[in-house]
Amino acid sequence: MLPDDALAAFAAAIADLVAERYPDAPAPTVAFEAPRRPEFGDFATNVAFSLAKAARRSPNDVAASLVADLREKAPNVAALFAAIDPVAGFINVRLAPIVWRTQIAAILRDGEAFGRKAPRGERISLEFGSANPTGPLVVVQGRTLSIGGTLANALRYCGYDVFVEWIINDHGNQMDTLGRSLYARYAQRFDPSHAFPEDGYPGEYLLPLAQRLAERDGEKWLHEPESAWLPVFAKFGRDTLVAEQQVTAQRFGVRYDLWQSERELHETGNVLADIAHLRELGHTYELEGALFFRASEFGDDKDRVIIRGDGRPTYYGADIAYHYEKLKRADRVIDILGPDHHGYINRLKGLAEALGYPGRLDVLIAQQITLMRGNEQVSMSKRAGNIITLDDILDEVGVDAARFFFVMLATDSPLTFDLKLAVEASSENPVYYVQYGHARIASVLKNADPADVRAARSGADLDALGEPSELALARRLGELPRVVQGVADHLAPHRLAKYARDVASDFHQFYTECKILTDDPAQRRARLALCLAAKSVLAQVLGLIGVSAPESMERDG
RNA sequence: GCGCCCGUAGCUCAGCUGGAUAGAGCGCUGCCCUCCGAAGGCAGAGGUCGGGGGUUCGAAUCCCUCCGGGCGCGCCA
Repeated sequence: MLPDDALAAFAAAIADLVAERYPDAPAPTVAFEAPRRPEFGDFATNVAFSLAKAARRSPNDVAASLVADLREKAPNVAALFAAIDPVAGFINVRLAPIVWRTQIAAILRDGEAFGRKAPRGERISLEFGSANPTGPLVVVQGRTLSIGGTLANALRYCGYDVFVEWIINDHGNQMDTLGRSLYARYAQRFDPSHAFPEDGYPGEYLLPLAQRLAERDGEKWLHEPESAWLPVFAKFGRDTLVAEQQVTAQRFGVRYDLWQSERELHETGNVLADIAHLRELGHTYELEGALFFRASEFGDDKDRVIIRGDGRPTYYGADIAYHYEKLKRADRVIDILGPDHHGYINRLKGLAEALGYPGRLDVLIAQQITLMRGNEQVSMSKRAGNIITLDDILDEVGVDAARFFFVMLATDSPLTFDLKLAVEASSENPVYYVQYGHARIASVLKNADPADVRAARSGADLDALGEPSELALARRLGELPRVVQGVADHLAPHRLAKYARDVASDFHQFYTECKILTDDPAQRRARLALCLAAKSVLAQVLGLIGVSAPESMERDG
């Protein structure tokens, strides 16, 4: 019997006993949690606390009598546990080793599919990364890509039908600014004194684009009016930069189902149509020639303009269209935005409510990042033009370290990213700690007799498992499905990074305390089986985070 | 001024929607390779969970208030 089933049986038995002994008390929920301290057992439940009042007895008395009853009236359930102790009102339980062996067998049997849920028919639209197509991706997008990519993987693991998308903000003034900036770089190739626009994008990344245009079209545009070259340069810049962003996102290991162009939403008439829908619902009004959305009635600070006095929709107007489209086609919509979008949480949630989909939209804000190199802060000033791109970071520390560091902290928490630390192959680096665990197992398996490994893989003889560090590791491995579900429920992907370190830690402890390749064949195979299970879970977790699980580590640091 | 987020060990951070003596990594002090990878393990020191009230059997967690830090408050995108 699997641990979860054993706990469920325990909970059911307790519920029966409560109904019998305290018929007047409301039916309690018997929940288990892993206690902080290992000596309190594998799991603990606090049912006795909630019963104490109705029973007019101390929680400890209630717990003690429930345990006594359980032993007497449900001996088959009690037999699944090595210990059931009422302590200070809690009921602490320790599962019998046989149950943990069943857990290991299940992990070996299911492999990659371990804990993975069947499709539950719920569609989730997940948007993140979305940047202006006016430059390369930078650190901020690195964090949202890491968080979003991991969350998408976790949600899929839990059986959700996830649709990952990106909105390209390719509409509005900034496209003209991009076009003029690019044109200036182009013109400067022929006349270095050509003025650069004051509000232009000064980054060097436009130089190669200007070169390509000069090679393609020669001097042709120097003699044309702005009305002729602006659309050409804006489109070329936009298309090229978006393509580069897509390459970077792919390099980072994030796959998108849709790159939605904002301009397209305007051109197809969706924006105006969806704004009209909002108007029909009565959530708008006209003032001084502009159309306002009654956002303040839905939790926002104030009402927002969605169509300007001159008839053009605002950015927020386009957002209405985009989110309405998403809400119509998905059961749930999640946006992951950058740190300068706090004001958007209420605005977007209010929008969802106004459109008739209250509570169907979640907004996550990925907090700010400070880049360090050792003790020195790395400047990321966009105005100065000396931007550090996401590609620069990937060149310096690699995809694995970047993905892990960016997702390691709670999304809400500001992040300091030390480039020097991330690239250091040292014990300070959590990425290596986890990967080393995987590589260490691979190394043991390489040293083992292949026949033993084959036998271990079948999960047939696990009876030799019983040491505390073996059972602790088994328990940890069994947590995977619960952990991923927690990530999905709380939209908290950083828990996976924490779990990866916990698994590695429990493995390293086991490795230190138990020799795997012993002379006793039964023990050897049992421990190899545990290694195989640990390797599988580690690979799975690292995969969810988007980090590779290496068979060996290079020893150069 | 209003709104959102944050404040936990010297540093960086967890704390699983209210549970037991508040945890981990780094740094510091010591120990552990005749053995499968020491990029590892063990032990120790280090805390008024920003302050103060409240809710209850029980609060780092929920509510109020104050202090401190970050971000946002365009008919820009």
